[in-house]
Amino acid sequence: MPPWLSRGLADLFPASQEAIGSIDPCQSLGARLIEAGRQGRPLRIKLGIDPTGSDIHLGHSILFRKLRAFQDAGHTAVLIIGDFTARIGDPTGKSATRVQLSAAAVEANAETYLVQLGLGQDPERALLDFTTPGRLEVRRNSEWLTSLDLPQVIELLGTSTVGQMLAKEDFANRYGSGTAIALHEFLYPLLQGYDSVQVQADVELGGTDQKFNVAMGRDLQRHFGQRPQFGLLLPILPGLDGVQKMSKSLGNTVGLKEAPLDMYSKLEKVPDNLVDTYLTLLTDLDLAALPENPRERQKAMALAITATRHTFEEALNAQSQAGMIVSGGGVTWVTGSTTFTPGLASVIDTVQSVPLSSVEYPVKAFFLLKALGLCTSSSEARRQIQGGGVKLDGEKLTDANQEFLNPAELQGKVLQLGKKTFRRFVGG
RNA sequence: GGGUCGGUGCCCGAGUGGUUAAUGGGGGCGGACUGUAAAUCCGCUGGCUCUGCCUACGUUGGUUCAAAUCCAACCCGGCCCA
Repeated sequence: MPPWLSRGLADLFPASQEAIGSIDPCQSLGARLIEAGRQGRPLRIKLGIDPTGSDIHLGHSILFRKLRAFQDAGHTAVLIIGDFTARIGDPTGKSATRVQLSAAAVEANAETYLVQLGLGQDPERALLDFTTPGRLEVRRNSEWLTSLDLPQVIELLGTSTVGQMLAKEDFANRYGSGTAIALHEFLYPLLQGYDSVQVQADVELGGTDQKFNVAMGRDLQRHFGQRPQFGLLLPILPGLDGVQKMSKSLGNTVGLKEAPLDMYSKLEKVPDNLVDTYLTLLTDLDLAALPENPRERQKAMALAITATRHTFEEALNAQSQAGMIVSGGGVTWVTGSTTFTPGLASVIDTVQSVPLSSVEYPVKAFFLLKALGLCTSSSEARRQIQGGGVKLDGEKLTDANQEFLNPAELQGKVLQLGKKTFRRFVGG
């Protein structure tokens, strides 16, 4: 199995001992790859996404990276937008029934997902290759799920049993702990599996928590007379806290479109025991070639990952600036645009910019934090300032009611919240 | 449908008539410290352009000078029985 395929794999099935060397394309993924090559037919690699949020983060990106690797090897990525199933809500990993989303909200999310994945961008910089012909198929599962009639639904339901459903860990836990399971939630794995039938997937990618659903796809493909897909599972990326999975609702994410400095600052604080995991799953670097020293290795990781989403120069700048920040009191924010040295001016580019015109003047300090979205409420913003966590150009703000009378007072300055969040004010 | 128990702030969980956004824990955020982090210590942890004003203990109504706490109906959930 080639390295691009095996890197970071958590699970591959079927892959029994005897199947490893098997030449049966139903038992061995390697054999199916060879078969595909011989027939000149690209494999169809399915990856389903639930457009339930609006931001893609590094945790999602490990699946897309693997999908991209398949694309680069000449196969077809079949990206399924679960616009229909998102409205049921995937019960996986949930301890309660998920709220159902409106069709309009789902569609809006789907659009932003595609853009974040690289729609309309140069494949060199994008996560997925949207441009090379035959490498990508984007499908929405409403395409076939909306028109299912009751007899078809009953047929689907008939392929599985309550016992099988309760074998799924999430359902078992909820059932065992007396948490409600709505009947329609049982439909979710069946519908996801039916997607595999519709797109005739050879391989389905997913996180390890998707094993049940991917296996369901195999069952259904068999039921409908197709060759079952392979399940290729990747680890769930632990979040910045090092404990729980990376998830927006837990606030331990790094978003794909975050500014270099934010991204780097977050990544270099990842717990030591996670550094190699991040390197394996989010970069192509050879781990053996990296420094042994934990701090150096951590910085190399943060640099490399930042460089996958930005240019290498931007990542380097972020690194040097992050160094200045943590190295203590002498934070060398440059005050006022006229005193920039050429080197520092480029460094400051790594901070996310916000237009001065986004607020009305005069503006009080706490309101500014809220208006910029750095704090979720004005009360929280007050607390942050009172707690000494807010700096402007390296100078601690002490009065939440401090007023800024006009944009000129803020022009070019950098607002800092805590150690990881920065915003630079720009004109216009 | 019947019986029964229960619904408190991000989560868990105290609180059974009375100054108070409501004990405690977890988590989170900020500060100090450190190789960043972790550990430890300290602070914060409903909202509001906030010297004050608003919402809050499933919902609605009621009793009372006063309710998360009492009453009623309703909604939702667990378990047992059908």
